[in-house]
Amino acid sequence: MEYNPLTIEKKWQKTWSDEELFEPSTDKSKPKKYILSMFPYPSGKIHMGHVRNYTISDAIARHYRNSGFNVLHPIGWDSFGMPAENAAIKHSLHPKSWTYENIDYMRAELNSLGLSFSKKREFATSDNLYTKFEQEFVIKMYEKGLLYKKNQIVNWCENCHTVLANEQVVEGCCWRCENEIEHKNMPGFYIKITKYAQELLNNLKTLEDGWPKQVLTMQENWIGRSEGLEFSLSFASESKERVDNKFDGFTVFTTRPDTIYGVSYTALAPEHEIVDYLIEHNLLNQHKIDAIKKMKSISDRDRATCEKEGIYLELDVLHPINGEKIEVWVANFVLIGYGGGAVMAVPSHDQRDYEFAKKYRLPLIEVIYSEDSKLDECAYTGDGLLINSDTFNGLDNEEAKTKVIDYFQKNHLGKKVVNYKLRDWGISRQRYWGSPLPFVHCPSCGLVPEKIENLPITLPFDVEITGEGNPLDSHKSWKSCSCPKCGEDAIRETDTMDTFVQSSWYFLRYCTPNSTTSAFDREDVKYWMGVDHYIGGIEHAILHLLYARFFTKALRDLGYVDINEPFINLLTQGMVLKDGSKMSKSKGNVVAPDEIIKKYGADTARLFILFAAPPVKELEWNDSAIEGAFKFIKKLTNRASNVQKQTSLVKISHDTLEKNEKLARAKVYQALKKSNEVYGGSFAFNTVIAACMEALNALSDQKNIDVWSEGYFVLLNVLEPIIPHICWELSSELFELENFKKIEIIKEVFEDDQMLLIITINGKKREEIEVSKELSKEDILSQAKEVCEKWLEGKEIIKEIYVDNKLVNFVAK
RNA sequence: GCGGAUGUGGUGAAAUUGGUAUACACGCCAGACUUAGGAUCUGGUGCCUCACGGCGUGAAGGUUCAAGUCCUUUCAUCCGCACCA
Repeated sequence: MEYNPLTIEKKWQKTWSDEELFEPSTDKSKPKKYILSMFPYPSGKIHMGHVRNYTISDAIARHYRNSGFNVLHPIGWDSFGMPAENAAIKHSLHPKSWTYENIDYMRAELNSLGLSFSKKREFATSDNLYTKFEQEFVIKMYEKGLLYKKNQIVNWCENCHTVLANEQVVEGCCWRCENEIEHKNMPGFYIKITKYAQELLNNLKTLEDGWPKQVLTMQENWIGRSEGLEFSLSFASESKERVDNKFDGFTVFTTRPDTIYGVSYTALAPEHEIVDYLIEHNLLNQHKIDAIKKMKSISDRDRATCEKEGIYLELDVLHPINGEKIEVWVANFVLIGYGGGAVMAVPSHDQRDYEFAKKYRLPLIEVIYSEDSKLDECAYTGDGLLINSDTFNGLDNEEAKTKVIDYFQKNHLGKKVVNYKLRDWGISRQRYWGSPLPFVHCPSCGLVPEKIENLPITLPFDVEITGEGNPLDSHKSWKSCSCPKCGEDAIRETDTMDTFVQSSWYFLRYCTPNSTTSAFDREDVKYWMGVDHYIGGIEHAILHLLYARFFTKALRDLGYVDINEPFINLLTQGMVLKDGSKMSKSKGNVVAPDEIIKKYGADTARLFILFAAPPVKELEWNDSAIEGAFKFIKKLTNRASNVQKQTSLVKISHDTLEKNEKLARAKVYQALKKSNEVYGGSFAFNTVIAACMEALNALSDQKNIDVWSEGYFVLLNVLEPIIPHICWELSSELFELENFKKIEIIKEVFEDDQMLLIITINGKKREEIEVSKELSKEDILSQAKEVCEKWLEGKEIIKEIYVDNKLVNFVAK
C-alpha cells in the first residue's frame, strides 16, 4: 500500500468528527478518566510546544478509550489577555474579533493533528456565559470576605500599563514583557489566598504520588512558611517624644528567639511608617532625609544586589527583657512586605546583620557558644549553647527557642507566630480585554457588588484602544450605572480581572459545559473530577497551579464542589528546542507545525515528538529524525501486505512455531506489556515506540502469516494512541477496527523450555549457554564449567553462584 | 546562599528486585538494486589493540560473587526561589 498521509488523515478526521466518536458518555456508572492539557491562549498559530502538549494528552486519552474507560478530553481557549489589546493597537482590529478569529484558525490547526477532543464541550473564557459564572464566584467570595479591596504598594508594569501579582514578577521584571516593574501605591481587589496558605502547604503531601517533586518543592518554597516569635519593641521615653508620641514602638518577627540577648540594633524598612513620619515632619537632618529617599527610589532587584546601607534614625527602643537601649536604624535590606517591615539584628549570629554591624561599627554580642564559631571572620549561624543570656544560659539553642517564646508569652511580651512569604493575590488589572470586576461605587453605599441576576457585566464593544489608560475608564455610558443597593447614580468598577482567575476553574466548567443556569453541575463534577492526568509546561509550576489549587478549595468552602485538589496527576512537559535554545521568532529557529504536517503528515509529527525524548525532558528538534519517523510509518504500511484480514485475534499454537516466529510473538506482546507500563505511570512513550519498532523488525524476520496477523492486530492497537490516522486506516482495512479494545497479554509467548544463561567469571562476562529449563542446578554448573574451561585453567573456583534464568558466576583465583 | 533535578557512544536515548551496559532511532561506513537517488533493502559501527585481550555509564572511594543501579565524598550543568529576619 502506498502511504499517503494527507488523504488518509483528512478522511479519518472527518469520520471522527462526523460520527462524534470522542464525545464522552453520559453514563456515570462507567469508570472514567479525565485527561486534560493546559488550554491554549489563542495567540494566532500553534507552535511545537502545543503539538507536544496535545499529542501527549491525546495519546493518553486514546489509550484509555481503547481500554474501555469513559474519557473526557476537552479543549478550550484562555482567551482574555493583553496580546489581543496589543494587536488591536497595532493592526486596528477589535480585541474580540482578533481573539475569535485566532480561535477559529487554531481550532483548525489542532484538528489537523488528529486530536481526539470532545468538541461539544469547547468554550472560550471570554464567552459571556463564562464571565457570568466567574463574576458570580467573585461576588460570593466578596460576601465571604475572601475578596476585598485595599490600597497597597503594588507591582506596576509601565509597558503593560497594569498591576501584576507577586507571582507574575520574575526577577523584578514583568513575566510577559520583561519590563522592569515599578512600585506604586494604589487601590485594588485582593483575593485572600493567604487564608489558605497552610492548607495549600499541607495538601502538597496528598499530591506526592502524582506530581513532580520539583513542582511540589517550588510551591512549598513559594508559600514559604516559617515559625518564630513576634514581639513589640517600645521606644525609650526621649524617642517617643521625638515622634510626638504618635508611636509606642514597632513589631518585629524573628525565627531566632534563642538569640534575643544578642540583639545589638534594630532596623526598619525604608518604607516603614515611622520612617515616613520622620521624613514628613523633618525630624532628621536634610542629609539623612535625602539618603533615605534615595534608598527608597532603588528598585527591589537592585537593592538585593547592592551593598548594605543604613542610617541611624536617632531613636532607641528598649530590650524587651533587660530594658537596655537599642539603636533604631533604617536599612535597605529590610523588606516592607515581610514580618512587619522591621527586624531585630543579631550580628553575631546572622551574616547579614554581621556585615551591616561591621560597616557601621555596631556592637557584637555573642550569645551562642560553639567551638566552630569564628566571630572575627563571620557570623556563627550554627547550633550551640547559650551564653550571655541571663537565666537562659547553658541551654541548647534549639531548646532555648521554645523557652524564650514561652517566656515572652507568659509575660505578655510577644507571641509565637507563623509567617508566610505568600501574599494575597491582587487580581485588579487596568486593562480592557478581561472579565470586569462586578462591583459598583456608590456615593452613599460605598463599594457594592452587582446583583447576581444582573450578571454578566459584559464589556462594551465600542471602545477606542490606544494603549494609554483603561478604555473602560474613559467609557462614560458604560461606567455610569445605578447602585444595586439604593438605586442612586453610581460608577461601575473599571478594573478587569487577572486572566489567571479564568484559568483557575475552567477544568470544572468542562464537566458541564453548556449549562446556562450554573457554572457546572455538582454531580458532573463529582463524577469527572479530579483531573486524572494534567499535562502542561513547567512554567506554570507556581502561577496557574497554585491559583487553581486555591480556587478549588475556595469553591469548596463556598459550597460549589466537594473536592480538595483539582489535579491528581501532573505531567510537566519539557520545552521544544532547536539548536539548543527555545524556539522563538526573534531567534529565527522556529519550525512551524503546519509545514511539518503538510510535508509528512500529522502521524509523523506525533511519532517524532513522542519518540525523540521522554515527555518531561527537553526535546531537541531534529530534521533527520523526523525522516526516520516517517520511514517507520511507511514500513508499517508496506508490510501490512503480509497480514491476513481478521475480525478477532488469531489463535496460534505457540509450541509448533519456529524459533524466530516465537521471538516475533514475544516482541509483539512485549510491546503490549510496555504500553501498559507506560500509560500506567512512566509515560515514556519513546520506550513503547522502540518496542513496537523491535516487534516490527522481529515480524519481518519470519514468514508465518498468522504471526504477522496477530502481530499487526496487537501493534496497531498499541500504536493507535500515537499515530492514530494510519492505524485506523490499516485497522479498518485488516481488522474492521475490532482491535481497538483491550487486548490481554498471552503469557505463554514469554515462556520457553530453553533459557539463555550468561556465564561470568569474577563478574566479567565470558560465555553464554542455552540450556533446558528442566536441567538441575548441578548439571548447569558442570556444563558452564566445561564451556569455560579455557578461562578456569589453573584457577581454583572458590564460589559458584547460580541465578535462575539469568546467569552463572564463578569466583576463581 | 537555600531548594530541586540531571550527568551513559558522534547524536536523541534504553536498561524489573543490583545480574549480558549502550535496546530503539539518528548519523556515519560498506554493499545490493537502479538511468538516477535525498527512494528501498542488507551488513557494520563504544574506546584502545594487528590480534589475544584490556578499558569503559562525570570523578574518587566503599558495600557485594556481581554496581549505570545501593552508600559516602566530590565535580559539572540546568531549573526554581532568593537580603523572607
